[in-house]
Amino acid sequence: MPKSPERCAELRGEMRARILRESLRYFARNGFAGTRIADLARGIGIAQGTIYRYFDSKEDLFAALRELAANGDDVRELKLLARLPLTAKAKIGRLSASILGRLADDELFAASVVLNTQLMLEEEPDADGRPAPYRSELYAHTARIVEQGQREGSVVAGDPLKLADYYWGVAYLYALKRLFTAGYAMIDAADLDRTLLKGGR
Amino acid sequence: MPKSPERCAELRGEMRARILRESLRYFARNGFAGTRIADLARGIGIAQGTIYRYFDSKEDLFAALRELAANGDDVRELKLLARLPLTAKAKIGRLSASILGRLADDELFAASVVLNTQLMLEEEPDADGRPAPYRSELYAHTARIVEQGQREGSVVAGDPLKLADYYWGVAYLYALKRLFTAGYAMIDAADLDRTLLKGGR
Amino acid sequence: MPKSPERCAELRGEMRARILRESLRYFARNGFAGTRIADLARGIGIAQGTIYRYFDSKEDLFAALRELAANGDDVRELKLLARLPLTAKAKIGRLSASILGRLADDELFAASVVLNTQLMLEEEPDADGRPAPYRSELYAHTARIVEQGQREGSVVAGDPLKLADYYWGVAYLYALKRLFTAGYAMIDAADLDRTLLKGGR
Amino acid sequence: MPKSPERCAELRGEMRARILRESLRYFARNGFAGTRIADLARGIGIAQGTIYRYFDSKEDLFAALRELAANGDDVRELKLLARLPLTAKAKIGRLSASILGRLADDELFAASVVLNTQLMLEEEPDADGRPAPYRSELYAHTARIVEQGQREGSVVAGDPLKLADYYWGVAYLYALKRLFTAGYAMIDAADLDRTLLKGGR
DNA sequence: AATGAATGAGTGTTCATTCAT
DNA sequence: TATGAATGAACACTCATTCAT
Repeated sequence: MPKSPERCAELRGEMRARILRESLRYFARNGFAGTRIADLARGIGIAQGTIYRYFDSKEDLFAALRELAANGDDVRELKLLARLPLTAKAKIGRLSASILGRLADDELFAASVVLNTQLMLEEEPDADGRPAPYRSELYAHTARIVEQGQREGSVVAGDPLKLADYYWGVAYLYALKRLFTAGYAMIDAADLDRTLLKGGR
Repeated sequence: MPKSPERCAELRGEMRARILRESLRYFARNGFAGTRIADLARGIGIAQGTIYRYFDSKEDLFAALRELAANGDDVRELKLLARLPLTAKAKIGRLSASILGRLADDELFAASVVLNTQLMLEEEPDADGRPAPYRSELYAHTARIVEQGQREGSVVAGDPLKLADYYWGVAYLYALKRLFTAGYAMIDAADLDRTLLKGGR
Repeated sequence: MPKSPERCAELRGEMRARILRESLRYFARNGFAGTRIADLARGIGIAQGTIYRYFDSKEDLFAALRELAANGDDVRELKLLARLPLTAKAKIGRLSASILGRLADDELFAASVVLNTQLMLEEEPDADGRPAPYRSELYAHTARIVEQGQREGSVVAGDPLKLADYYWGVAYLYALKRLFTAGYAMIDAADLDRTLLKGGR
Repeated sequence: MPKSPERCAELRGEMRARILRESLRYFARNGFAGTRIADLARGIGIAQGTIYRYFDSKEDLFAALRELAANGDDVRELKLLARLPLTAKAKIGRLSASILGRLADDELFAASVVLNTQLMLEEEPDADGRPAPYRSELYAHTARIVEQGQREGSVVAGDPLKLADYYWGVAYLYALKRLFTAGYAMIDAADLDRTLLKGGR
């Protein structure tokens, strides 16, 4: 009884998205090994078998999550920000505010940051010895802002990639807190800025 | 003929310590669920059954690790530092250098920081709503240094406990990097200081 | 589409009963320690995991068996018999015939008698020093028949509970034989009667 | 430092006997599978390894126990009794009193009866279909007394071996009670006699 | 010869995955 | 298509046996 092929595919997409969305929470909190399919299914409110109609295996589901977490939108947005005609200090301020705002509002964003960072941690360094995180585009764009700031004198000295990594590390830290702890004192944008900026005054 | 009771107890203690020491790495890297007893045993170089002569269960071993990670020595050391007749800035500088130095030299210290932080993340907030980390003595002593610094004008404004949590959060971050990634750019003490210090010039 | 909730619950009950039924044999023959889950599963013709969908553990399964073995039906039946307007001798004759008949026909009855008796043997005597078996209702009803017989002069003198225990002990004995030995000479009802009755003539 | 070869062998024999003696209790109570070497060693008050200096394996120890339980002395004694110039009724009375007396006094005798009976239960019937118990010499001698009693008119009719089996079955029953239950009402010799004797009067 | 810590094969239990409905 | 019971490989844990002391 096909309710129109399109509608069908649409429903399929919705369920898939729902599974991904809900799974992200679990995997980010408990890790791959600590997440049980049974818990996932109960949490989503579907049967275990249903998950296997959308994903071949737990690993496959996790791989899909990996892609979801490596959010292209975020990268594009950051790319735009990096190119805006603003001082590095202003760019960093905007970015910090945006990150902390989204962490507060959007649990999925937090989960995505957590998962993405953990994946980078676990990746092997590539052939030329550079550790994996530094390959990330997100880091590259951030590093460009850092370089701009160093030229402008607002950002501390040091390897731009190292500083970008530090900056996003702190973002990961508060994404973790968001996922795990109920009442916690979130840092404010100025705290996050301080990873990069020379102390004002 | 038993090997003399003292020698025997001593050997027992050594094996227990060895199991704990080696396990810390695994549990910190892979989490509780992700750590298999078989891997542990292979990693330590003993039979699976041997682990069960020293610990009742995987959970029991993990609980012992928890105690080990909640290292009293570190707290005592920090307590002493907090009472030294130094400026807060100097205390923070010493602490940062000590932390980063130990992270670089001592994988076990890194594992201990990681485990300890994760345990705090997972703890439920206590009855009065304060999240668990803030109960930690380590945080309390750090917060006292922060307060001193705020009075002295060297440390940024803000809830001292929040700032202490931020500071140790960054320590956790680099403990993670130490455990997981082979080639990574460690931040230097000045970067860690910046979580707390006004970046005066 | 679930198979209809009722049918589902029914199937669940059937499988549970089947596991219990088949397990009884194994535990009665081999004891708790001597019964392997793997053997049980093979014997029942299901996977090991399936057993754990119905019982939390081997101990839990055994506990369920304990309840099954403490068969309320037998007690009720005996209660009725005890109240019938018959001589004690007639009652004992009927009971013996019934027991021996069921032992011959129904392996499950034999297993149930065996398990039940062994459980009573292992129970600690209660606070007032009376051994556990004597608390059993089955024994109490049998003792009442014994008392009647003693009044009527057909049953030997002695503590009625001790004699009831003796009677059921012999039943246990032949339940054991039924379970363990292929060709064995079953006693006949007259032999069983003789545990209680004064020799005829 | 040999303390004389004989003394040495003697000590060896004593320890072996002690292990056997103490083990009998455990195996009779808990069965083969239910008896742990660790428990045995603790119960005897020696190290686990020591058991393996006297027996090759748990199975080997159990086999030695089997021989011990198949006590030749008991058989010889019964053989003598069977040949005594007494009525069958008197012989049975003596035997019953002897059995019940030893059960009360000697836990090892009880354990031996239990083990011996259980071994017979588990043995496969031999080629000609006769169940194993009937091969036992103990049964054969008892059956001879039964036959004598049947000729004399004091013993009930029926297959003498079946009746002998019944008689020893009841002995097993009270050996079990002796091993397992603290306070229990032991049957008296007259009760045991009644398995065989026509009710006097 | 006796010890008891170490071993690893074997057993109980979990959980990702399959499949009949 | 969705379900959840059934499956069995993988994992935690036990215990008979070995072996250095």
